[in-house]
Amino acid sequence: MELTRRMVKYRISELLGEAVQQAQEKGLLHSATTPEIAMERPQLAEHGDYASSLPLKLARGAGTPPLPLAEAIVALIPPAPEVERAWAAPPGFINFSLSPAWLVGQVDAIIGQEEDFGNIDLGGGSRLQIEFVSVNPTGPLHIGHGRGAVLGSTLARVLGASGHRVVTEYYINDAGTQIETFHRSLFARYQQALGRESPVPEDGYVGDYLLDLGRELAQEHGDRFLLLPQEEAMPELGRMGMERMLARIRSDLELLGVTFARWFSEGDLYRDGQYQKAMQLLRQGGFVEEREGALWFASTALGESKDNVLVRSTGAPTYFATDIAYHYNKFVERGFPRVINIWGADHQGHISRMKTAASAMGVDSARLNVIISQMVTLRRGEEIVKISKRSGDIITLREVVDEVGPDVCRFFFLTRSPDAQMDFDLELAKKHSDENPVYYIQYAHTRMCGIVRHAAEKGRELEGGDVRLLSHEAEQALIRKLLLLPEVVELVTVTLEPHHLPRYSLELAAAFHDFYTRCRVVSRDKALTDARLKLVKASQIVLARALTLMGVTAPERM
RNA sequence: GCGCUUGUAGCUCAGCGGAUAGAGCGCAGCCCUGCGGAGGCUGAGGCCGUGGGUUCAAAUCCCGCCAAGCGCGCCA
Repeated sequence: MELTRRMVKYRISELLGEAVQQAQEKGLLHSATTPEIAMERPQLAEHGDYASSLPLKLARGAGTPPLPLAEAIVALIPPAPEVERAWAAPPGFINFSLSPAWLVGQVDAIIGQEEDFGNIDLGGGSRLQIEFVSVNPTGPLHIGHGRGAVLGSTLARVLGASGHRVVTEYYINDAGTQIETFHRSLFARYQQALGRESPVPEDGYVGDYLLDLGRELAQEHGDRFLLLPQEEAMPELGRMGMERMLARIRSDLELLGVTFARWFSEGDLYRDGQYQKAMQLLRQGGFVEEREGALWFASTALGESKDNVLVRSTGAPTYFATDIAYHYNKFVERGFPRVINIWGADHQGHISRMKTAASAMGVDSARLNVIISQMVTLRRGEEIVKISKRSGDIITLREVVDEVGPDVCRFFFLTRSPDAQMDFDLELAKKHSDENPVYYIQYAHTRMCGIVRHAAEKGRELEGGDVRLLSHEAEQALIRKLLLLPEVVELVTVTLEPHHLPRYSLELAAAFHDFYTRCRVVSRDKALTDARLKLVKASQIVLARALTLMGVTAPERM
């Protein structure tokens, strides 16, 4: 089992490594010039399944032209059951093709592994925290937040598949000035609902959702809060309002298939004294300076372009200071060896100073990965829809999800790489929703299930098929695609870019549709039927896994 | 002004050092007396923003320029 879980890619590069070592022993290559042996996937089928350009890189140092060098190395490659043939190709590539017998055997291996297929062990069971969304609970989520949410939840699933113990977390900013602004705005709306003249503050939140929330609270609690002193009433009402905002955020996210292992409250940083400990740590390192009545993080000394305020002259800590405390909590208190944050594009300037702060606390900044999820501009055809929380005309994430559905929404976000800005055209999303690639992929899955159902009706079972009968070109091409899932999991883990997953799913679906049109599964040939049913089953396992990793449903019927 | 990100087919986007640059949509055709046609096949369509450089090899790396987005608060 362990052997089949190892990617062929590494098996082949191992074989090549052995050949290179032999070449060195025979004096064909200098031992000093041993490079890393990377395998590539050639674009053209005639170049095999895997290829290496090693001879091209070694030629100069070896004093031999690349092609003869490639030929010499090929001659030293030990035979292996996985490899059908290894050959040199101009200008100096070494190509490998997989053995059909071995390939076909993988169908049984996949069925044996079931939904464990695709799992790899890059993480070695190490703990990893991934924090995302973390929107202030002062308003509903919009489309841009949805992108971060989908990105984070998919990454969490993939990192879990690659052998990490992943903890997903939402950081709740429930202290600070924006929260006060929220309190004041809500209190005004509450008063208005009770017929009082009370304008929303200049810098307040004017969205309709607060109007509704104010009305809701007024209905439930009457004028109770008007009878209290305002400095008592406002925070209490505010707290209730915020709880409702959070509940709403939570349910919006659930609608998109996004859940969190932990909701971490900013307030806990103060209650547990972690804020103080973090600041103490910075002070000990000599990174804190008092100037103009405020406390500054002296980051210029650490290569930053400017210093940043930690504690205002009013005595109130800045967002930056609490974020430092939060990261102190992640790295020092909870001891996560690695932390991933997904931030919106507007936080991009915050990355380098946060990393600097981590180093100042003695945490290797390489342990902190920050992914920026770029802007999403929402539009209806030509019209650009503003998504500012303060202006009234927000289209919420929930509205978008209701309109296009969670699967389309997730897939749409996942197809783009995180650092590319994107347009979300509602009109287009709706218009093309039934020609959407998601449906193409899901349809492939229902086809697989349909065939298995059909076979069952005819009394055929999945037992006992002989995979050696799978000799058709389309069958082997499909198996090749199936075997790529672990490589994709690896790629997403290394790059932290989930967009390779939808690409792969699309290719897999295409390979299956092609197989379907060219190879009749359920036929009078019972032996072939059984063998092909196995391939269908293996395909279904792999495609379902790919869809699950993306958080997209794998329907049996559509 | 400085920093980060982006510029690839009509549109939305992959590819980010390797052998003839890809997909979906759109467009022009073709394919069912069998497992769901939400499918398959064929075709048209690209000086990979631009000018230099590095390399055996550049859409991919480096530098300049042009264009777009986002940052550069004792906001978060």
